[in-house]
Amino acid sequence: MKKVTCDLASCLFCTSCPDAWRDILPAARTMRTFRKGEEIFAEGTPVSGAYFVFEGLVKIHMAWGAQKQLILNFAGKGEMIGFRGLAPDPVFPISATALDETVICFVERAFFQSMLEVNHRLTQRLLDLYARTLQESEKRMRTLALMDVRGRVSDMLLMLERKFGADSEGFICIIPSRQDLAAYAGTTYETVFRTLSEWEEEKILAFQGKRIAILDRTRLEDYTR
Amino acid sequence: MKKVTCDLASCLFCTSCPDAWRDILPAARTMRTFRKGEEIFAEGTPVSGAYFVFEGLVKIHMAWGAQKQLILNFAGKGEMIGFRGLAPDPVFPISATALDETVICFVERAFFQSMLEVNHRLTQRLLDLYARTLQESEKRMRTLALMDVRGRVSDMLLMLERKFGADSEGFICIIPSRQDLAAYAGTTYETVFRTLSEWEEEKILAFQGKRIAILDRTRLEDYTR
DNA sequence: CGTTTCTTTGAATACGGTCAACTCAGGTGG
DNA sequence: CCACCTGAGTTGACCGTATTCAAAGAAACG
Repeated sequence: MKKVTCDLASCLFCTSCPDAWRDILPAARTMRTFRKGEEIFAEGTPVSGAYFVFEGLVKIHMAWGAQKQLILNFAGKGEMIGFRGLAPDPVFPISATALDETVICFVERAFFQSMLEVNHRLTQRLLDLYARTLQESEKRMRTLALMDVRGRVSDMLLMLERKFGADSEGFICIIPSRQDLAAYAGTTYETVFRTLSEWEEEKILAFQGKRIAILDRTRLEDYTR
Repeated sequence: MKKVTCDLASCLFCTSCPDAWRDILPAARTMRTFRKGEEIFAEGTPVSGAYFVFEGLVKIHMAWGAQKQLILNFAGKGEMIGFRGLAPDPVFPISATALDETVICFVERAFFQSMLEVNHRLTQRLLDLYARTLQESEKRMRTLALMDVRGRVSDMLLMLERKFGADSEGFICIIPSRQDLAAYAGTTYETVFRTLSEWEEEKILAFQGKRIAILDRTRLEDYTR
């Protein structure tokens, strides 16, 4: 991992990140660019530290068996990943993979831990982050367990729009591959495809290449109820 | 809620609980007994504080629509519940319901928060608790999203045994109602029933009234792979 | 230009949810 | 004591949804 000094003044990430992260970012002297599809860290390996997405898009995922995987979340610019590994057991329960050309800031585990012991504001921040992530995780558990495919896909599209925003024409700014969409919704490639084209016919969605726009939010939300 | 002084010396809970909780328990002067089926707190209501299970069994659950519910977890003696409500948004994302005669210790939200600001050990503890809970939650997300019914039911039985233990004959110490088992495994009453009786025929499980013993752990674990 | 990878569609299949009925135990009231 | 009711446990049959398999078409890539 290439070492560079993270200059706070010109640090795009730092201007968009929560205040408390700034306390530790001067220590993030290691950063690296990951190519599309490259793995940032892998489930089952020892936790090296915390990672911040400086630029790009990352998927957080778990494997099951040889073929199946579930994407837990997508993380974009300004988000901290790898904090799940800060639990007592220092083994990553999840993997992170770059979906685009992605720049990652890295903070050593030991440094982060010692920082937590002296910087109370940081600890509080992390506590909030955990609490929020846990709430989202449990809400999603309900979605995956109880809703049918339409509900899950609908939920995913609304999440993507909420999280990454849409351009002036309503197209969601970031659309992962269909394969990844399926892995997020807990279904198969073909089923996602069928669901999306059905909604295109019903004028609920519009397409432009791979990009998706939500035309009728109300009918989409109906599937999640 | 009836006020009683929580005498630490005679507090069963305190002898079995993590050290750090002791710091706040002297403040838990309110405790109450809940009858079987009684709701401790409800999803969507303002967060009043943190709750500790002193004695009994509690389910943590979320509703979806009118009929469907998912049980996120079961909590027994010594466990803290309601900590999910300590997030920035002070509204419970989940409900808690007593499954047995249950005694609950209660700590005010404001007190708990101010305690977090001065007691670093407590904060660290809570951080660990969150990290662990999040890991479990995400593992369960994968289970619910990717495994078939057998995998989910199997996973549930193994969890119950791990969490609540088994008696000398191998019968799991706590078995919730079949209805609740179904709500935990994300399936229906009938399907849980069929799965369990199938496994009884195959000598993987044994029954004694409502109680269940795992006879062949290996074959059960095979369903989760 | 051939090869690979992704997209699109059709058809077969299986899993699991829904509905209905039947049993059985326990409680209630005549 | 019996008739009735209720609710949980048990089982069978049916059917819809979503997965799986297969194959053809389109696009990307060396």
